[in-house]
Amino acid sequence: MPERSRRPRLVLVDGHGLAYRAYHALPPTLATSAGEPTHVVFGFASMLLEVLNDFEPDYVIVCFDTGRSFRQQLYEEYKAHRPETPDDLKHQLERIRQLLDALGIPIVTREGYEADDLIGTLAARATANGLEVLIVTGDTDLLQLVDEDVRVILPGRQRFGDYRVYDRQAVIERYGFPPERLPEYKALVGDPSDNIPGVPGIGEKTATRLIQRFSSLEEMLDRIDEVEPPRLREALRAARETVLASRRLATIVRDADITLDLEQARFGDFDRERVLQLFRELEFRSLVPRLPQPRQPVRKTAAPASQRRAVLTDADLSDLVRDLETCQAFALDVETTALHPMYADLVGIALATAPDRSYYVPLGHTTGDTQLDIEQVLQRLAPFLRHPEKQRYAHHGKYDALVLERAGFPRPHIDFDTMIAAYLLGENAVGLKELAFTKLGWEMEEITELIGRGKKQLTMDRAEIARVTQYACADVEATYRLVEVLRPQLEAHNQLRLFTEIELPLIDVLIDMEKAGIAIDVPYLEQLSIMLDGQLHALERRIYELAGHPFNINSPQQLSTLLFDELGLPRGKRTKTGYSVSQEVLENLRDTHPIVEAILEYRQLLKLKSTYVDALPRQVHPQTGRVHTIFHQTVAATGRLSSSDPNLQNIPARGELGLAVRRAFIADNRPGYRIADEPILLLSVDYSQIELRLMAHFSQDPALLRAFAEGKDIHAATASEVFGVPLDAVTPEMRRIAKVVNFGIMYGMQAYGLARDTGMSRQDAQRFIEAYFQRFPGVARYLEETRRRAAELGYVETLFGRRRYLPEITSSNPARRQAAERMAVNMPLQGTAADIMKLAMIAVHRALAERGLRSRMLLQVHDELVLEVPESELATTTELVTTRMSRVVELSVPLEVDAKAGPNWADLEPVRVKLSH
DNA sequence: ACCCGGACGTA
DNA sequence: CGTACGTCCGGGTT
Repeated sequence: MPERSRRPRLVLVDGHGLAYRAYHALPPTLATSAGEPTHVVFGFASMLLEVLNDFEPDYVIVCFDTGRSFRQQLYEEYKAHRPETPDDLKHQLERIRQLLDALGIPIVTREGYEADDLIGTLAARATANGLEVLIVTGDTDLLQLVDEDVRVILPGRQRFGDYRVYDRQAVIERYGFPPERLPEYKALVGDPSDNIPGVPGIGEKTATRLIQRFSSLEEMLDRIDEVEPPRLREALRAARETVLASRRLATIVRDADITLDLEQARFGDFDRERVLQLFRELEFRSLVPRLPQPRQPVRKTAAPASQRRAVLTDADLSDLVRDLETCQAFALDVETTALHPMYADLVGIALATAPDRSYYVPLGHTTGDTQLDIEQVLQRLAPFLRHPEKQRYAHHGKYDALVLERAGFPRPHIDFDTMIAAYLLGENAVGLKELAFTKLGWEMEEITELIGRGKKQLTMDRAEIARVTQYACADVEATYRLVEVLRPQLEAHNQLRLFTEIELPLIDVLIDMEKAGIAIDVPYLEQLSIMLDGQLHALERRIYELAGHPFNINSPQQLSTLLFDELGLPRGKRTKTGYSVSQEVLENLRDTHPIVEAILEYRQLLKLKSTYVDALPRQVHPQTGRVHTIFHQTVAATGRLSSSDPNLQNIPARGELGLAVRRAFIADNRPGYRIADEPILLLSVDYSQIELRLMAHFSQDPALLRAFAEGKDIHAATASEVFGVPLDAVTPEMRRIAKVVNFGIMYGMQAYGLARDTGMSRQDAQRFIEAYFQRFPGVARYLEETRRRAAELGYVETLFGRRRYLPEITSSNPARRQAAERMAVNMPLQGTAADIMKLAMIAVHRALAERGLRSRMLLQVHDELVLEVPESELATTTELVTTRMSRVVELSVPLEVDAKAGPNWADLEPVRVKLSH
């Protein structure tokens, strides 16, 4: 659309104002992987880029404050109580200056003036020269500058990146009076942050009323007898001089001693590469597409001058094979039709035999070009996929390997996975495109540029081969290069063993588990669904009856209106959007109205039904007849696995109904599906108290070590210690409390939480925790030492060197610092348990294969392994799994495991095995 | 068609 | 105001 001719436009940015606002408005969670805080720079940059894009200014200037301004000379107390700029903000202000420099935007400061005054002056000069002015700030004081030619842009209240533009009308709507009267308003109300006193008894409402009533402050003071109510008159009279002085302080200067240099302020051809370099250092990949387009279009490219070929003929294929024969390492990647590897069809294979030499082998494109026969490709490529003298690189190789295997290829062995490497290094974003940007400086084509998005998104097989070749080749080239960058970083972090002895070998184990899937009893779940339907309908009718009318029980909003407005029940906690109707709140309202009980039951039932009973049957794979979860290796901050599509790590385990759902997971005895021609059982083996045992090991606390060495019931033993009674005098109630404490300690729980969970008073809870630490002084020391180390290093680590970075561990905000401390205390325990389980899985996998057993692992639920086992192998497999699990590492305490077996996941009986310790 | 908060399932 | 996850739903926005 052709741009209508318009007046030249100047954007003036209040540098400090915007940065301060970002500092306070944004959660200080954003940091680079190295721990450099960046949330202020990010907020500043995203707002600036947004404005540059939306308003396409011809000129841009940023103003900053200098030390003291004339206001301090006028009034000693001005901004007197403002604390020193915190260090993390100072550092980010420097980063902002670097950004502005790279963008070619001049910074204006002047001794004796605040940024406000410089902006006021520049705005006045600019409008006098016929320019249109936009002021970007985080400070509402600037709104007084709004007039016919000047608008002010403030960050949104909800999202910082959004903004609101104030013209004259918008100011009047917000305040009830025009912009030029804002200094009077501020003089009346006062401003604690500037230490401007204001008039006692005058708040926002009264000030607005007075300003509307009188045309100026002078008039107000002249006709002070008309001020209502009378008691205000006295206050106003007494504050007369202060108010007039305050107005002077609050009025922005428009004739400071500076000139407007428009030539210097012209915005346009900045050094894009410098900005990108800075964004890379700050890990701001999401801002890259929002950089204003320079005059000449940028070529989105990966490696400079690389050779990329589509493999379409026998001759092409022979060239590729020749290359594969001579190279020592190659990167591989597959293009497919879906994100779930069990549902993805192979569309093509990309291979890079060198960082600047890549091939794309199309196999399943529906578009016109010739494609080679898959059988032929398979024959020629197969020898390289597991070749012991070749190194195979991939980004998320688990996915590629499973897709290739399902397509008939030998499963490739992955020798380096860039996604896992980046995860171990603590990168915030482990996607290939993100890494290519932050580690290599490559701007890569997004998948949506190739196949579009939303409703009109193509599947990969419908995209043009030539374009997919460019896209896929860029990916493998990036992968190849990333290996060269990431490997030395893993070495520098001492994480090469963690990588090659735990994470990489685990890939094959997880592929086997994902591929195996687990059987569920679909007819049983369908029956259960019908039964729950009846119960839900009955509950629904009862709830509507008690409410007096139908409403949406699932809507927290509607429920809140009903409970608190219509039924008048006592309100509890607040949420951002209203009053909480959480389980916790409702539990407390149980006795006030019968509807509460019914709602709680309804919620639980619906959740179970929709998430499990109804959803699971839909996820049975049409070919295998089982459900296949995806195990994610690079998601959890502690090193645990996670599971999705469906999540099989949160199948209900408690309550009658929970167990009913769990009962649907069955040992697969269907003919044609069973793994052996005999009855099949599920075997579940889990670690007993592994995290508490690790606590004993790490802390070397004598009492805790002794309790585990003697094989005691740990919660009862804890109760006996802390309550000071013999073991056989511990009551169930004492044990229950000790159990809450044992878990709470590992999560950094405080008295408040203990009191809430046990029902004891805050004081009792406090005393109890103190007693605990007195009885287990090693634990107290260990927790303290962990926090100290975390603060010193900026990260914590597991027994095997897995790290978690905690940039907020030194935050000056106590709540945020304490949150980081709780993570610091928990991660080494949870993470080491995860490491141990992963090692055990690798050992079990290997042992089952070596012994030629048909038993196989199906699920991992953090401290539990679920296997399917032919009945005749039960004793052998149980013995094998339990010994591998308990002996995978040598700790100061024994690692005990429990084994149970049965026809389904709910009805399991202990399996007795002889364990030779 | 997407994103978010609130709620709730697991270890 | 104890840790770590994923999924459902409603309700807001594109």
